Amino acid sequence: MIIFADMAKEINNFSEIISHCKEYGYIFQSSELYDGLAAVYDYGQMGAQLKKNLRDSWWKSMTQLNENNIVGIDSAIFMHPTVWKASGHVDSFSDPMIDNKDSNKRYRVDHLIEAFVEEQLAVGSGQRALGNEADAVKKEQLAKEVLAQMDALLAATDYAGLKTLIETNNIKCSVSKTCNWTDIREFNLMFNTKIGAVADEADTIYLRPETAQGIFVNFLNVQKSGRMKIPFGIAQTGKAFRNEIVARQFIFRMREFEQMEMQFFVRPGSQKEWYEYWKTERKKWHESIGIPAEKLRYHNHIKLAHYADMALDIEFEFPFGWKELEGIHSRTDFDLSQHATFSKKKIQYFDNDLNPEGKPYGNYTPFVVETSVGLDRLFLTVLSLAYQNETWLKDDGTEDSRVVLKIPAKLAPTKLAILPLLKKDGLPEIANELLKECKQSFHCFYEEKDAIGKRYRRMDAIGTAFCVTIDHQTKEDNTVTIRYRDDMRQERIALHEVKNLIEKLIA
RNA sequence: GCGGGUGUAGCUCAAUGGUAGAGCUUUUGCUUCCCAAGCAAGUGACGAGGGUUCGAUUCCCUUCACCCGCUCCA
Repeated sequence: MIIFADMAKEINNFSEIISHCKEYGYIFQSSELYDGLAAVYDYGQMGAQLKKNLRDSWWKSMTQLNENNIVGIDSAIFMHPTVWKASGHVDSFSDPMIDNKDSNKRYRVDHLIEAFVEEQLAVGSGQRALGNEADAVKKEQLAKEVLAQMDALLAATDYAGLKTLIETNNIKCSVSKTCNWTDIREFNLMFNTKIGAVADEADTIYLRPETAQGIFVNFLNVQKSGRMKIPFGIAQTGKAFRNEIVARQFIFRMREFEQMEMQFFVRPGSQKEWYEYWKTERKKWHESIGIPAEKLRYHNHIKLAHYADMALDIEFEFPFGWKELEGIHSRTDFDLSQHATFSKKKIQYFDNDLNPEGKPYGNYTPFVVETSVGLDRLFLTVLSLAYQNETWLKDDGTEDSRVVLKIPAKLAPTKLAILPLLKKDGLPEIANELLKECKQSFHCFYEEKDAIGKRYRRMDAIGTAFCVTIDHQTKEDNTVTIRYRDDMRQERIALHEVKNLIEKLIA
C-alpha cells in the first residue's frame, strides 16, 4: 500500500506552473515561433477545453440555473465609436502624459502645466499683497502666456513643443523637485483600427475594452423582444482588449482577455440590496466550483470609478498574492443615461408594478449592478489550486513522486482515460467498444502505449479525472479497474457501469 | 515606465573564440499482467539582428521575450 509522506507540498512555485502549462498543452505564448508577443497567450489543446468548461459552467449557472431572470447575448467586438465617448473611455484615456525620471512619477501634461500656472498666480498675488505690483503683473503675464501656449500646443498635438514649454519654464516634479522629464507620450488603453477599405474615408473604431457596453446598447432590444420585467439580467462572455502599459504575471494581466459579465437591471433605489445579493451569490459560485472559501475574500473599493456608487472585488490568493478575480459594481444609471444622451434616444423602462402607495412605479432609467469575472484569471485560479507536486514513500522505502493536476472532475478537460493493459489478446477491442460508448457523453482519451504506470502518470499530469484499465480478467467476468486521480485509489467495477458511474462523478 | 535577473533539445542541466554533450521526455520495433520496467534504433537546441574576428553559442551593441521588486491599474 502507498503511504503518502506529504500530500501536497505547500510550495506552489509559480514558474513551475507556467512550465507545466506549456509542457502539457495548456497555455503557449502567443507567436512563440517569432519569440512571442508580450502579454498575449494562446490556449493549447488541454487549456482550450478547460477554459470552455469554465465558461460553460458560468453560462449555465447564470442563464439556466439562476432563479433570477437572466438571458445571454453575444454582442460584437466592434461597436460604434460614439459608444466609447458615451462610456467615458475615450476621454479618460487619451491624455498626453509625462514621467519624471527621478521620482518616476507620472503626470498628465495639462495638469502639470496648470499646476505651475496656479502657482505663478499665487506667487503673484503674494507679491501684490507686499506692494510689489510690478512683480505681480510679471507673474500674471507669464501664467497667461504659458496657458495660451499650452492650449495652442495641445490643439496641435505638438508634444515636443509641450516638453520644451515645460523645460523652458523649469516646471518641476513636486516629488523629486527636478526638471528631468521623459518625452511626452499618449497612453490610450484602447486599441484602435480603421473600418472601411478607403483609408482616407475610414473611421477610427476601437476594439472594446470591456464587454459591458454591448449589453447596455442592447438593453431595449432584449427587454422588448424578450418581454423582460425588471429586475432582470443580461449575461455575456467575450473578448476584451486593453493596451496595458505593464502586463505581468503570466495570463493574469493580458492585452487580449475574456470577460464573463452579467448586468443586472434594477429599480432605482434597490441597487444596494441587489449589490449585496450578488456579492454573496458570486462568492458562493466560486466556492461551488471548488475554490476554498479561505482563499477568497472581498476587497471594497475606496476610490470609485466614474460610473459606480459602490464597488468591490472578489479576490483570490494567487501564488503571487491576493488579486482581483471578479468585480461587483453598482453602476447606477450612468451607462444607460449616457447612451440616452449621446444617441438622443429614450432608454427607459415602464414599471407596471405597484409602489407602496398603490400606483405603478412608472417610467425610469434602470440602475445596474454588474458582476464581471476574468475568465483567464479564473482559469489561472483553478490551475494554481490544482497543481500538486507530490512525493511519498513506497513499501520498499524508496521515494516516489508525481505531478498531478487535481482539477475538479466536472471541470477537467478530459474526464476518462481508457487503457487496455496490453495492446494484444483482444484487450484493445474491448477498450474501443467502451470508448465508443462513453465519448458520446463526455471527453475521453484512449492510449495503449507504454506500461500502465507510465500512462497513469501522464494522465495525472494533464488532470484526467479517472482511468479505467481493461485486463485479462475483463474477458472472464466483464469487470474493469477504475483508478481515481486524486488519491490513486483503484477498485473493480462492472464494465457496463463505467459510463453511468463517470456521469455521476462529473455531474 | 524604472531597477535587478534570465534566455542552449519538449523538460532539467553541461561544455566551448574552431558550428555543441547528457539524463528525462518523445517516436518506431521487440518485450511487458496495474502506478514513470527492460532492450534496440531514431528525432530534436545555442531567442533574433548587427558588430569585432580568418572564424562568435561564447566578446561587444541593439532588440525580443519571460521572471522578481517598485510604479500603474478606467
